[in-house]
Amino acid sequence: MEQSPSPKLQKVTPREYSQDEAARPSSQTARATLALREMLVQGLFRPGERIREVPLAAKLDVSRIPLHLALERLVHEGFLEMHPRRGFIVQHFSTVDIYDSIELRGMLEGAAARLGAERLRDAKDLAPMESTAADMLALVRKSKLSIDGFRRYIDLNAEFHAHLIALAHSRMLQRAIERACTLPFASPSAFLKRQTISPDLRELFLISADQHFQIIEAIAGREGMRAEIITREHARVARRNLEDALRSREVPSDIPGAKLIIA
Amino acid sequence: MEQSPSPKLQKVTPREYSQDEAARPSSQTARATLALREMLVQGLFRPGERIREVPLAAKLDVSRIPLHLALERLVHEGFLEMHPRRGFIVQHFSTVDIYDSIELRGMLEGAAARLGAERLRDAKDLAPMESTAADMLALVRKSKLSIDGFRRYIDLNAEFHAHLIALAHSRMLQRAIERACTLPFASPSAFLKRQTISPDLRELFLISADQHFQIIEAIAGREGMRAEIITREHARVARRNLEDALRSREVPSDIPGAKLIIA
DNA sequence: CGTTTGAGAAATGCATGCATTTTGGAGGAT
DNA sequence: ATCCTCCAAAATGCATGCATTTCTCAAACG
Repeated sequence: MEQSPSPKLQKVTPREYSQDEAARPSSQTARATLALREMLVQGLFRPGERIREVPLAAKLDVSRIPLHLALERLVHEGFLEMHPRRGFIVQHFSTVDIYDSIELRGMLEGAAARLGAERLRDAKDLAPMESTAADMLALVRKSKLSIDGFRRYIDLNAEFHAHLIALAHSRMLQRAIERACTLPFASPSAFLKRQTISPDLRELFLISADQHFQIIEAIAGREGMRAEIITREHARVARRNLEDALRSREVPSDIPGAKLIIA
Repeated sequence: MEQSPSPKLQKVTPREYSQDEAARPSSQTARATLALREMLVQGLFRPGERIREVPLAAKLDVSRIPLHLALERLVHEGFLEMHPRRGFIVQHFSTVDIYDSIELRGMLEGAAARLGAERLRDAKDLAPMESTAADMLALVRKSKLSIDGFRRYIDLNAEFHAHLIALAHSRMLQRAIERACTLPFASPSAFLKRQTISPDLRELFLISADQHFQIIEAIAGREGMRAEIITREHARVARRNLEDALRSREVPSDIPGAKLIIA
């Protein structure tokens, strides 16, 4: 049955997604959050722009309460800024901010790698990570990556990083890393969806895949410092990737959140 | 004028606070957030307990909307966990979690110190930090700290750390540090309010005050690595402080959020 | 011509009530 | 005694409407 005050039917349109729990919007708030995040990444809001809730609620076809909840969540993700009685402002980012975000992620994941080496109990705990790394290397060694191959690469990459973080056995560090990766250009999967696959980019993929194995080897050998250093350097691949994209003046659609970047 | 649906008058009771913007609750949501955070730190909720919104809203004398907003904020601060259609659960923490939190803050503040050394433009930017450090040292060298002296020490300590973070000139790192310090036992001011001031504790205060000067000196000399290492070690003072408190089986009221600690 | 003021318009904060979902336990079956 | 079934009670999600605050801009003032 429909809620009596609701004028519209079947607002929640369940879509077929892979397995992401958040991807299947079970509530108006989740729907609004997903839609808004996508709009922000796509650059449909100008940095510094004030968001008016009533028209936006009408546009997204949700009420103001779930919209407000979604906006607050996006504040915590770093997309927006909240001013107590003045509404929400779209954040802007500089290239330095992006570089710092990547460096920050490198630091945190590096710490996770070191902790992983220090706290490793059984060498067999590395098996799934090694399997993932092997799959990635095989994928990269193939001639040309198809669209599906690209998607699979991104999934495997996320999987590898999730394994790495889990090895640290630290809830607090895991939380910090998740928080640091909420912005689209800070995540390990950022700058991976570039369509222009230059030879340089292909080299970067190979280097990245090799680093995965070096990280595993260092953790297996309890070489905490080595694991940390390689992992930090591993994050730098994202930076080189971005620099390459900026140098070749790529279309902004290939750079996540490009429209939010100022100067 | 009062809102017509509201049955009670003058809900917002403005109190005299120092200067904290959030300390002067300008909205029901802010009021609820402050009250709930205090209740959580005081241990009025059991870890793992489910929070029912309706009775709690009645108890806090706010409506369910601002209460729900406050609960979501406390989720982001790390006090609570949200389950989509099942409400909020009070988080629990282990001593390892606390140690990891302190270590994490040390890492991030250490990075801020290194960046501060790398990005320092004018040596005069260190002047306010040096002044704060001098005030703290003078305070610690005095015979016995009064209650007001204690409060002042805590304020100065927060000031020093704020200066340090600002020197990094990194919005992203600043955000990460703020997020990492939201839990009461992770902040630089944690474990400072202990009433039992043992000789060991006094030594820790002196060591801490000295470290402040070493950090400043390292940044002034552009010794990024040294600044980072000392700052990491500086965070360890909080750990030693906590270990001392646990060893002497102090009353839980002196340990922030002690009631949320399990095992 | 730039600044201030004030009134109307619009936006946010939130109190309330209804629909849906979850929960907890009584009753029955195994 | 344990497990399943099902129903009532309670809890969450949110749509709506009102009060207060903020914003806008035009007219008056300096």
